Amino acid sequence: MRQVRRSMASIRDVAQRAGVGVGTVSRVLNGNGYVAEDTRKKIETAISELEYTPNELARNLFRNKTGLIGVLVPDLDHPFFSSFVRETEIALYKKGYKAMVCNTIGNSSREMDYLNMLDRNMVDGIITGSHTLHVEEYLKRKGKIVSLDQEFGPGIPMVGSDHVSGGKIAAEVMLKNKCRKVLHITGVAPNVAANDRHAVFEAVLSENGVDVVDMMMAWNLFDHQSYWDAAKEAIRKCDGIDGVFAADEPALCYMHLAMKAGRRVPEDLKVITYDGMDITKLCYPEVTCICQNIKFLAETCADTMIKLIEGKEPVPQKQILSVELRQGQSTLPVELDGKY
Amino acid sequence: MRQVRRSMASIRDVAQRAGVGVGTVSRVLNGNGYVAEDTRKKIETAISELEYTPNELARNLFRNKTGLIGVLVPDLDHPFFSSFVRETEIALYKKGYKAMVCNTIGNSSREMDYLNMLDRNMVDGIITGSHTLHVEEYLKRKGKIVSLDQEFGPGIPMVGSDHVSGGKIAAEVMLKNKCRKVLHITGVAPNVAANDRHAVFEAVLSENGVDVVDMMMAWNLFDHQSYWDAAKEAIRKCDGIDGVFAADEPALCYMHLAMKAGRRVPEDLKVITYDGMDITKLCYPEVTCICQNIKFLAETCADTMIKLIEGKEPVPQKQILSVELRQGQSTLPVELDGKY
DNA sequence: GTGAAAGCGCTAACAC
DNA sequence: GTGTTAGCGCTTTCAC
Repeated sequence: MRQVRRSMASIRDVAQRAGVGVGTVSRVLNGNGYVAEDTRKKIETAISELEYTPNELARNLFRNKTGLIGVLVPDLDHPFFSSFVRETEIALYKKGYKAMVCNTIGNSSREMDYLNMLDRNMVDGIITGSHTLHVEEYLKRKGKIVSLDQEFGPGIPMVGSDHVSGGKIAAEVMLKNKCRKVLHITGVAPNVAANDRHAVFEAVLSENGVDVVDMMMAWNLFDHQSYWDAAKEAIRKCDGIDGVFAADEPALCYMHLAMKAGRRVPEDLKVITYDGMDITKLCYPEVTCICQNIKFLAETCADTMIKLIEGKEPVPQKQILSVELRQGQSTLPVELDGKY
Repeated sequence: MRQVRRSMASIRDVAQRAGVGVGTVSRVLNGNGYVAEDTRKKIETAISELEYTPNELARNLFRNKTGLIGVLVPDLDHPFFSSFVRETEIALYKKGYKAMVCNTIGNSSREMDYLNMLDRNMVDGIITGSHTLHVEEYLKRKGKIVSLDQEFGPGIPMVGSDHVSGGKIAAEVMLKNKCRKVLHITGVAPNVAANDRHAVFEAVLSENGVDVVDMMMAWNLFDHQSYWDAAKEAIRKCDGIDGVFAADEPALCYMHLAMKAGRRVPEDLKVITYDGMDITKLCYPEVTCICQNIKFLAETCADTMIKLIEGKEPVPQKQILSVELRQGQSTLPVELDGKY
């Protein structure tokens, strides 16, 4: 029995043991070119005897490619983003790529650091759902970048949801539910297209004589206290609210506090949330929400990235996916007719 | 203006432009050895003129190290694991490592594929919170592996929570809440130490004359229907339940359905969940739970991995972190005395 | 069919 | 102090 196994077997060891040249070993490894049947056998034996596994690092260097995609999100503690990363990893995996994940947590030096991996050839591309850095920082990169829900400008394809429809649908549901004074919690994240829903939502309601109370919310990434703070402040400051529209978490905080204060949902208060993550189904009553198709968003981002890398097909600059209303018990059932 | 920029500048280009040797460039890059001030200046100028960035792949090959740690979890759609990955990424980042994430989603070929990255030198180590493969598959690897909440055997350090205490505390709360017939939903995941809570929980309650109804639940990773199915079945099959103990999601499903059926929490039904993710605070009423210290678990896993890699300090085979009771409004407030 | 050799971009040892 | 050189482990011409 051998005493010490010198680190790990290399292709040279295999070649030596099989009594062939490294080139031949490489050929059987990659299934390229011709190699005689019994030469192949010998090599395969040597490979299994040595428990040889090719060193991916060396391959990477040669190919100048790692098969790794960086996925930047503000925070995995946010269900939307953890779900996005999940689906992205799955979609990338199908195409033979792996996902390197980064919580940017509002920290631009982290973001920069991950972005730099592009230049250093550590990742073949970056899918970003977060940016606190200057747009130029992204635009000046030579690497492949795909953006989720944020417009960077030409050269960086973006994939997003149709938030304008989202805002419109939410407003329509509020109207059909005869709400008169609606709380609208905004400011979930900077720079994202998701914010587009806000203006339409307010416009449609205002046009129809509904009072909209606007509430800006800080987005603290380390705990979710800001959700509670916003909800508390809203409860304290305004009465007569008969409808709320906000992202999942702040909306649920508000609903929680309102119920605690004895208000009934949906009788006294209608609630519509944006995103519709799992949490909106577990709560009682189940909440009505505007849902983004996260799986499809992720797949589209992944596919777009692959196209960018392969460079065969051209990729669209902008891909907008539709959103969907899921009615729960926090509003009365309505039929949409897109009237508003 | 140049027409075509030949791929990317290499260290040789920098050396040439600065009129020095590559070794010297490498020295200023890494801050090793002596280099005269004006040589350094020239090199730095060349670097910035060429917008040179070192190719990490080449470095990796030389060092035989990528600075990447694979993190395997069953599914990022589970809040416990998305939170774990979040904290792990943050902890690893602090030590100069990045996280490659993998949803194993019960698919052993995926798991194997990621595990193989160890042998192929694509990752420096693997932290795993998931295994469907045979234990031997892990034990036979030469690479660094740290396990979350699962015992593989000697050589693979594990980090977990004190689930026995967790089960005990939950039982004590049930007793102090005077529950007489408790529903216990089990079977959240295979192979994990977390299951240790089940036996103690039942033992303590039985010893004290409390009826425990056991309910095994399937764990389907692609949707969360199994939670609802289990909850529905429990509602249908047994009445007189005045307490529930289960993981966050199934417990909340049950609570949701019970409330829908007109039962009041905590008056008619006490609920205690295991894990205590955000969702348990957003629901109304806020739920009482046994919380694992995910951040600490993640940091411990990351630190253990780093120690393994650096090979200086020995690492403990088993590290068990304590759990904590967080009382919400789904049970009556109690004081623990560890009497049971 | 197969071996030898060059080279991917970098680091480190070794001369000068 | 600095240039030269020999690898890291692999792939891929290019002869034979």
